[in-house]
Amino acid sequence: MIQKPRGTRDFLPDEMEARRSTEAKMREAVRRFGYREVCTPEFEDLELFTLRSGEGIMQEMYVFEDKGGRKLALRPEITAAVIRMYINEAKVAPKPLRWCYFADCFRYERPQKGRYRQFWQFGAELIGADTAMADAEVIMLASEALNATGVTWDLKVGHLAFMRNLLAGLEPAAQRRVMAHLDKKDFEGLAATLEGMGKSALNDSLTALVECRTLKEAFEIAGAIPEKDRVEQTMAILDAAGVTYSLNFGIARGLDYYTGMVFEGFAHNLGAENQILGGGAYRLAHLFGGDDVASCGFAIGFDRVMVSLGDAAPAKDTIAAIICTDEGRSFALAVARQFRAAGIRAEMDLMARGLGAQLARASKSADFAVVIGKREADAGQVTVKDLHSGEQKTLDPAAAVAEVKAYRTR
RNA sequence: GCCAGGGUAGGGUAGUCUGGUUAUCCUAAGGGGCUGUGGAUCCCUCGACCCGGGUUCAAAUCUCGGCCCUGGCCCCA
Repeated sequence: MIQKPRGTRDFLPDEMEARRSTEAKMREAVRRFGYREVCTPEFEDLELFTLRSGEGIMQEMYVFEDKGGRKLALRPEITAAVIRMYINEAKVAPKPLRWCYFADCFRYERPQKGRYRQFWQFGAELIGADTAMADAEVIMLASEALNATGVTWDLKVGHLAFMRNLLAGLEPAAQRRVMAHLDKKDFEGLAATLEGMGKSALNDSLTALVECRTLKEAFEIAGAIPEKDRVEQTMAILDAAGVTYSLNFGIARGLDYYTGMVFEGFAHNLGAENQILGGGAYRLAHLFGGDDVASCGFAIGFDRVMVSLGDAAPAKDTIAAIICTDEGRSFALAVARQFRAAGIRAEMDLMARGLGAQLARASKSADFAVVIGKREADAGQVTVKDLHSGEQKTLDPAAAVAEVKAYRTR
């Protein structure tokens, strides 16, 4: 038997309904902010991702060569592709651009809870706005999208300027190493690394910065940073918008291209892979040959949200089983068409079963049985049976449709 | 890449320690009895020891390797 590839999943109808339902909630949340969906190719030029993230990314990507000898990769994330698309297709569009996406990504990693080799991200990118309001809108948007799903989670917001200000005296490579320790809260490694650089003096202030939870403290620790007004404005807007968050200036996001505000979200009930949101302000377009446009965006780990939400069953369709004898079939087909035209899920027997067997079958899966035998067909009526209560009555087809339709709303 | 625990019909399981009958039970699925009112019952059917090597008269069982799953580490754009 052929197995599915490692780290991939099959989704049966129940699970797909739950996923689509959650997806719809997030889509609706960002739609209300004016974000419109875009779609980029499943695979891209390999360079798009190595330019952004360095050669190290190669180990974690699905890389292949096509028949023309082109080096391609399955997308490991969406942001780089969206910015590429912006440069290619929308450079002169009026700013700001508000875009969102829901797409699958591929990473060659060891699968575990909440981590798969094919996974879905729901995200948004705000391109061409470089203000506190822009930063705050993206955080609001991410917050609304996640809250709409019903998941319980924590939002942490930070800004790279504080850490960068403290580290201003270090080489870029050294900065990166220090920030990696901080992002992981690895204080022992941090102390050792700083000592190796002869910068142990920084240890206390960096540790204090990571631990501090108020803007006032952070400014005291990090000193005068040029972005002070912008940071204060951003947080004031979040407060005014009623966003629940905590400050965390240890967020480094592990990436060089983030330029300022950064944020992360963590689900309450997940294990090691509990980060369900990541985002921030960045500049990426210049890497791909475009203008140096300011952008801000986020990505939500959709699969982790689904794991966090658990197995709660989505609202089921009302199902009408159209049950008929041979004599009633022609009329039954017409009736089924009426039910479907009214938006009701109507299913007919395909197994050549008798009336009793069809009813037995319907009782397991349907809410109503619409029985059409010779008597009903001759009279132009149907017998509607509520399979939950057992009550039944004979009605005109239109009345039967109304009866079943009313069931949905009660 | 590393560590731990796993893998028996579609799903859930017993059996593995201590090798030995036709691999247990529940459920689901298909058919039959019935043929205009169901979930019952009865009968029948379908369907599994992850893959490969080794040990043995004999392997689901012991052993080695691989694959895959679950969780943790690492990493996480």
